[in-house]
This record gives sequence, structure tokens and C-alpha cells, in this order.
Amino acid sequence: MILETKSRIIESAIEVFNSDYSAPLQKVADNAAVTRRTLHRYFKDRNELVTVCEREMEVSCKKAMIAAINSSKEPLVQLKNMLLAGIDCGAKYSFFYKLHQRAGHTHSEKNKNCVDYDYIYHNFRQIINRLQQQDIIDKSITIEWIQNLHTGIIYSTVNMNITNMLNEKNIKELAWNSFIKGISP
Amino acid sequence: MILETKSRIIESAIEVFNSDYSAPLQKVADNAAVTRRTLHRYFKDRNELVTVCEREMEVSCKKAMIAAINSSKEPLVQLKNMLLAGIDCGAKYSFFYKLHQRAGHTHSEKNKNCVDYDYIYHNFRQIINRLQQQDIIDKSITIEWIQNLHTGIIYSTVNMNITNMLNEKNIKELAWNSFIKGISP
DNA sequence: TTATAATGTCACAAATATGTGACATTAATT
DNA sequence: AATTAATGTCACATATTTGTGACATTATAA
Repeated sequence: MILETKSRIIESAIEVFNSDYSAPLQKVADNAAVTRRTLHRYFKDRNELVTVCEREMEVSCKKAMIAAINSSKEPLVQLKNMLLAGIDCGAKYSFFYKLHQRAGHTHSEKNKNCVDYDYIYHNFRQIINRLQQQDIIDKSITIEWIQNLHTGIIYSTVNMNITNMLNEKNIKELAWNSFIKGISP
Repeated sequence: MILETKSRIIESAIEVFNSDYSAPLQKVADNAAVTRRTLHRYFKDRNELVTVCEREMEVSCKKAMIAAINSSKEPLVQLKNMLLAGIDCGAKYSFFYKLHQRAGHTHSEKNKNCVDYDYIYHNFRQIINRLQQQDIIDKSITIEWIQNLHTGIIYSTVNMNITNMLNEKNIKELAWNSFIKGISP
């Protein structure tokens, strides 16, 4: 199926570019189990592939994050779901996060991506703030650190070897427990 | 000074290759504020540069880790110092960690690097084990997860924007607090 | 100031990566 | 079985990266 191949290439590219932004397309093709020729049938050039990766990251990861925010009125539930969404998005989350941090990226309020990024982190901050008011999160910890820890836990959970016999659900629970305990008073 | 330039190139390369393994050498040179020609005066080719980076990572980061292990008999102090050492090593820690995880790396008991890697993680496991016996760390959390969290916190601490007005010491304390609280019973 | 060491500039060949056309092979559909 | 869609194989031109020689410039030490 054509769509299957195309999205497999995209997933592969996100995975590869995430740790090796300048990797040759051969590596992406191999990782997707297709030929370089096939890759070029779906994507005009490297630039188009990267752009599509960014868009794909947008529509799936951003959507999941926004869904997590809207999943509940309860900040603790929202926070948990944002973490789980990040883990589910896998490498896309790091990609997303890096994109807006990458040197050369000029953060603009007109750019749709940046608006959504701001929306997500505005909400994240509000959620943390409310939990700090409720004394569920340590008031002395800065929002920057919490955001940072959030990213770090998602990063390592995603990159965790599947070798370990823990099933996916357990890993997610571990991630959430470590995260919330790590920032509790 | 010649040594200054050489080590600046190495630090630059570790930094660049860590997030973009196939980055052109021009990028490394720019980052080190030298010409590509100068870079090639110190390193025969790309391969030599990568090898030297690995060795540099070994001698500094590995040494720091081993020093942390030997810094005390008290497992809690050892664990804290290992985390701080990882943060101090900066990108080198991720490099070190990734090296032994990278696809294609065959872990060998004859390889000096692997022996040290094993030594460090053997000790890490023992430290965790003792802290679990003392009920300082939750007994139900697996060593794999703890190791993973350790890496994740180091990763994000290193990559944290210096923009935030937290000074370095605060960040390290935050990292340690979040880590130990995250895995306590 | 002069000699020397370190780095920069520029040009260029070799290696690697990129993108595409022509045609073969395989898989799915009718 | 015949047709069609998707992918693979191979060759090739172009672009980019890599490594190096020759010489200029700048910094450092005698």
C-alpha cells in the first residue's frame, strides 16, 4: 500500500534525523526498508522530506498535546496526560521541542507552529502553577526546571531499550511516578 | 597556543557530533572558530577526529564517573556524585552512553572501553541495590528504569537553556533532588 | 626587529551524497 | 492470465563534502 510506505519513510526519517540531522538519505531508506529510489519517488528532495517530517510532527504530536490539555479540568490529570502523550509521540516530541530551540529558528508570533508551541507551553505553565497553589508541586521549583525534567523523562523513556522485559504500560507508569515525585514538595 | 586550539576542536566536535553525527566538518570548524584547513592540520581525517573524541570522552568523563564511585563509601553520596559528574561532563556523557548502545557496537569484554563501561554500571547497580536495602530507594523500581532516569536527567540538564537565570549550582541541586525524589519510596 | 609557529586563504582532486531516467521485477487487482 | 501499481536495480550527471598543497597573513618568542 502506497500510504503505508510513505508514512513508514516519514517515521523513519523523524527517527533518524532526530539523532543525526545530516544523516545520508540512504540511512533513512534503509531504516524504512525501502530503496533510496523509492524514497525519492515520494519526496522530491531532502528538503521536502524534512518539511514533511516537521508537518507530521505537528499534526500528530501537537494534536496529542493539545488533546491532553483538553482531556480534563483537573491539572494533575492534564499533566499526566501531557507526559504520556509525549511518550506516545516518541521521537516526534524531541523533534518538536528541538525545532523551536534550534539555533537559527526565529520564534515568530505569526508562524502557526510557534503559536501552537506557545499555546502548549502557556497551558503547561498554568497547569504547573495551579498544582503549586494546591501544594501538589513544590512551590520553590521553577517552571523552567519542571519543563526541562518533563523533556528529559520523555527523552529517556522513548530511548529506553525495549530489551528490558518491562511492558510499555509499566514504563509509562514509571515515567509518570518519577516525574511527579521528582517535583512534589 | 596549539593545545588550546586542538582541545577546542575536540570539544566542538563532541558537541556537534552528539546531536548531529554526520554533520560536515565545516560545522565543527565553525563551532570551534577555526578554518576547516586548521582542523585538518590537527586531525588526519574525520575518522581520526571521531576516535579522538571518543578517547577524550573516555579519559575525562569515565575518569569523573570512576572518581564519583570512589568518592565515598556512602551509596547516597556516590549516587549523587555520579549524577553531578555526568552533568559536569556535559555532552560527553551522552556520547559515552550512546557509544555503547549504538547499533553496530559489539560489546566486548576485551575492549578496554567496554570493561570500564561495565565497571561503572556494575557499581551503579550495586549502589542502587544497597539504597534499596536501606529503603532509601523504592524496591519496586527496576535498575533499568533508574539508569534510564539518570541518563534522562543528565541529558536534559546539559541541554537546558542557559537563558534561565538559574545558576549552575542551583540546576545541579534541582537535578539531584528531582532524581532522588523520583525514585524514593 | 627578525625568525618562527600557528592560522588563514584559495585552488583543486577525490570521495561521497543527491536526484533522476530507463528498464526489470514483484505484488496486487481484474 | 493479463493488466496495473509499486518497488527494485543500475547507470549517470550534479552537488556537496573531504583532504591536501602552495602560499599569505598574523601572532609569538628570541
